[in-house]
Formats: sequence, C-alpha cells, structure tokens
Amino acid sequence: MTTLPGRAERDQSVWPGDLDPRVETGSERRGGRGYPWPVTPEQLSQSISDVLDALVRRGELALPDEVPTRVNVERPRNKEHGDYATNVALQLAKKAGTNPRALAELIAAELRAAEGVAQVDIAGPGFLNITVAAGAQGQVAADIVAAGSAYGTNQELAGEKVNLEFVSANPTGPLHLGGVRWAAVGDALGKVFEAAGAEVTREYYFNDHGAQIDRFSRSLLASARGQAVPEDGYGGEYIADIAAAVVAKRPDAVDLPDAEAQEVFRELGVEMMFGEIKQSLHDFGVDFDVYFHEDDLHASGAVAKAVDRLGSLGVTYEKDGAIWLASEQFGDDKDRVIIRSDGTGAYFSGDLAYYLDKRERGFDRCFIMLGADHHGYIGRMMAMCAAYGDAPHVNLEIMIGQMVNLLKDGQPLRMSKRAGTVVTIDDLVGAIGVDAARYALTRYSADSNIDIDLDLWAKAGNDNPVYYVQYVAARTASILRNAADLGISTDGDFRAELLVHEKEGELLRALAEFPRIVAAAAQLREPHRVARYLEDTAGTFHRFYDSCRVLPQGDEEPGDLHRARLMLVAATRQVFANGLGLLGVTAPERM
RNA sequence: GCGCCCGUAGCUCAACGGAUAGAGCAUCUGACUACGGAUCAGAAGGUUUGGGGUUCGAAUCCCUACGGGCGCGCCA
Repeated sequence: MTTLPGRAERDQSVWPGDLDPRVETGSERRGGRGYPWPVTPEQLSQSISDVLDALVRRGELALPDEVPTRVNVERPRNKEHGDYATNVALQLAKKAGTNPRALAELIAAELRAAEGVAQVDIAGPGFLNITVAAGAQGQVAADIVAAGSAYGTNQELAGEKVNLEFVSANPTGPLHLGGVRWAAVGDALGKVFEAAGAEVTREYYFNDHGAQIDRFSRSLLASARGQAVPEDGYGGEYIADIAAAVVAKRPDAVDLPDAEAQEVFRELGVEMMFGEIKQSLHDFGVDFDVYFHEDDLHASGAVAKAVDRLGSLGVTYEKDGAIWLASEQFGDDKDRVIIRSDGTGAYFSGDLAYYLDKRERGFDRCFIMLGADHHGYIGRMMAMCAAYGDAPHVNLEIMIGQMVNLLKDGQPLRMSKRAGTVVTIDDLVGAIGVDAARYALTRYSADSNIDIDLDLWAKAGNDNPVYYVQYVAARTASILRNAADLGISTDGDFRAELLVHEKEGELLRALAEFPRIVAAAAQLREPHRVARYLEDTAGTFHRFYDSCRVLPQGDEEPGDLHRARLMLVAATRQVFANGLGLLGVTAPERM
C-alpha cells in the first residue's frame, strides 16, 4: 500500500541539513528552474513533485487528485537504468488520462532542465531513469558528517507517544530464548521509532498474579525441603539455586507452616528471579522505562473499572455465572470469559485493564510483541480494542515473532522447561557475546523462524555477518586515525566535486539511502532492514576502498582529493555508527 | 477441523506490486613488500513448492493444493 501524503505534509520531510540550523549544506542549493539540487533521493522526489506541479499549473497535465508530494524514487538494481529511477508516469498515467510513455516524456523534458541531472531516459513501459551528474553528490558526505548522530532521523512520528510492550516473561525462571528475540528486536524497533521522532516508552508487563507464580513458589519450597518437584511445578537447577538463596536470607522459612513458608518463598523468589531477568536484560543493553505489575491492576480496582466500562458500553453479558466479553461481534473467534463464575478475573481481564491504563496514560499507539505461541491472542485483543471504540491495528498493534532455535554442532538445542533444559539469554550471550546475539536476532524478519548457529556467530571471520559489518566501522576508524597522524582532517575546504570516481558515486548514493532505510524500518516495523542495508553498504565501502586510495602514499603531499575522500570515509563511519546504534550493536574503533 | 506465520541458489536468508529475482557462506579461477586480506575481482549456481486468477507488470495481492512451524481452556 502506497500512501501519498497531502501537500500540507510536505514540510515534514527532513533533509540532513535541516537537522541543525547552524549547518550550511551545499545540498540546499537549487538547481535549474528552482528545482532542488538532486543529491539525495528525497530531493529528487521533491524535484519530480515540483515538476508535476509546474506541469499542472501550466495546463500541460491534468490530475483529478492533488499532485503527490512524495514520488517513488528508487535505486535501480541494474546500473544501465541510471542512478535513480521512478515509476511516477506508470502510476499517474491512468489518472491523467494519458499513456505512461507520453507522461514520462513530459516529465523528462522538464527534469532535464534541473541542474545536477546529467541524463533522463525513458525505458520500458514508462520508467524514468535518471543519471546524476558526476560530482553533484559529493556534498552528501559533508552533510552526513555535519549531521552526525542525527543523520538518518526523520519526523514521521514526531509528537507521537508510543508504548512498546515486549519480553514480559513471567518471573518463574531465567529469561529464555522466546523472550530474547523481542528483547533485541523490540529495543531496536524502539530506537527506530525514536529516530522517527516518536516518544517511546518501553514497558515490561510482569505477570505476577496467577497460578504460575504459585507453582513457582511451591517448587522453591519443595526444593528447599529436599522434596521432589511438585506435579505441576518447575524443575531445573535454577530452582535449587533460588531456593538456596531464599534459605540463606531467611533460614527460618523452611520450618514455617506451609502457607506462610510458601509466601516467603514467593515474595523473595520472585524478587530474586526478577532481579536476575532485569540484570540479564541490562547486560544485553535493554532497559525498560516501566515495569508494570499485573497484580496492581487487580488490587487497585482497575480490572473492575475496565469490566464496568465495557459493561456500560453494552458489550458484556452474563452466562453460566460468568461475565463474558461479546468479542465475536468484533471479529474474535468466539466470546471470552473475563470474570469467572467464582468471581475472580480471568487472565484476559488484566489485559482489558492494562490496555485501558495505557490509553489513559496518553499512548495513542500501543505495541505488544509476542511469541508465535501467543498468536491466538490477536483476535481477542483486537476485539477488545474495537469494543472500547478504538481502532484495531492503529491504536493497538500486535506483533508476532516466530520461534528461534539455537544450533550447536549442527544440532538444535531443544529446550524443555519441565526437564530444566532451558536455553537462556545468558547462555546465548555467553556463547557468542552481546553484539553478535543482538545482531543475529535483528537481521531477520520477525515473521520467519530462525536458526542461530552458535558456531558461526562465535567465529571471528567474514562468514559472520556482524564481523563483516563491524569491520567497516573499525576500518574507517583506522583510516581516520592514520589521517590524524598525518595531520590530515576533514576540516577546511571540502571539494565535493572531486568525488567523481564510479566507486565514490556508488558509496555516496548508498550513504544517501540511509534515511529512507530508517524511515522504512519504522513504517514497516522491520528493524532488520537496517541490518541488511549495512551489509550491502559494507560491500560498497570495501569496493570503494579497494579502488580509491584515501591517504597519501610515501612522499606524496596531502591534497584536496585526499581530504574529500577522507570526508567520505568519515561519513561512512557515521552511517555505520548510527545504523549499528539502532540495532544496539557497538561500532568498534578497533577489533 | 479452524486460525496465524513460513516455503526463494547446495546452505542461511534479502527483495515499498516494478525492469535481467539479489547478498553472504560453500564450490571454482584470480589479486597480497596490506591506508586493517576480517578484503577485493571474476565464474558457476533459480520454472521463487505446484496449479489457477487480478494488471501495463506478481516471489509479493486473491483462490486452491501440498509441505514445515505454532496455536485453538472459566490456564497464565
């Protein structure tokens, strides 16, 4: 689905130079007939939009709707198709009552007048292939360096309060693999949203209300007393560890009556387990703004309030002594019990109250990230959203992450909570480190299940994608260090027009692409696009490096070209630092 | 039975509805007195699981069959 925002939204598009008003950027120059100097795809899109506008004003083109302010400009895969290509003519021809090629001709003739555009060709059914003048794009490098850590940000979500709920694992055991995927991806998504201007709150929903906690505390107590694991309890070494820790703190607890003893083990055990989870997440680079306790919703009367609200909306009813939400009429598979016949709240009742609470805290966009084993929840959650009068998939978005498997020696590490063979976040980090773990988890679409080969990701080699990408950060840092030793810096005159080498052009265009990648990652909720982009751009950088000597050799005097290329290297380092930063991965100075 | 996700090179995976479906690994051929070779140049590798449909155009959207993963409680 392509949305063409109205003209009023045009001013929201941000160019690198806009990020800091003090920065003067050459790319703000206007080309022929006042069209923007087409340094970046955004600017080219703007130029084409202006062209369409001009054609309409002059009566050479009739469009039923407003002129699109954003035109689809992409980088063609095939070099013969120029530096940039657009399909506007194909998309607008029918509306304009003309044929694509004729419309393309009209646009091309006008666009050729723009300075900095070297060539405009019409190909196939009506594509416009645009070649940018060599040397016209070099300014991008200086713009990136000037923008610094702000390069790549946008204002798409400016002013939006966004709530991200993820991980939310029960404190009945160490954080296992299911939660870890969202720890990495959810945090990265938060950073991507922040880059889009959103005000992001990361939230962890702490399920401390139900029977699982009882099972956990009974398991602890049994372990402390040297008894067998209860029928429906938890096994595993960590139970014994936590139990021992509780006993160390409260030696008397074991001898208390069952109910009291269990309460001590519950309170201390949960606290310790939760502390461990928080610590693991912190070590993983993920910190939450809010830890929300399910228990509070029940204790504070929030649940009762939510049920009342739904009741007054007329979407609940009583049957078999229980209170039901008539969720089927809102698209759910069936109606759901919210208050059991014994008067206690079903698990879902907590969700009802929790969502309401988030909305009352001012979040217009609530995201919940769940594992594939919870996808059955989407129906009832969206029904709840609609029942409250909200817009499903707008005010509430639920994302499902498919399963993660770890491979060791080519064999899957199977986990079973009952048997105590749990693969935890600490196991993963211990095996391959935080950077590799976060990268491995964020480079894939959350829609597909993945196998992480621990042997591969632990390797320091180019078949390990995180090394391939981080290597660029290290290599660029190294060049900058060497340059400093030689007394060369990016300060002083920057002669953008010297960057005319084919590989320089490719690298500049790749770097100019970064803001669009970040924006797409936010729009599509797919941080993996950033990782894939970095991998592609790593190759582009290495090819530049291979054919363009940056620093002077031997007795050679430092010249303008050296400085210009050094600026390009600095820009590359900035893009990799920003991109890796979005993924929560470090951009090392040395490796 | 119903629902969600997935099926793309030998392997792991990309690809806003766009042009000749791309990377990395593995395989083969080359480039090292190296601004970090953790690199680069090149070759080979595909009926995008099968079959229909929608349109200027489909890996992508719709229908269908097959295959894999995960679900379908007054559990949490």
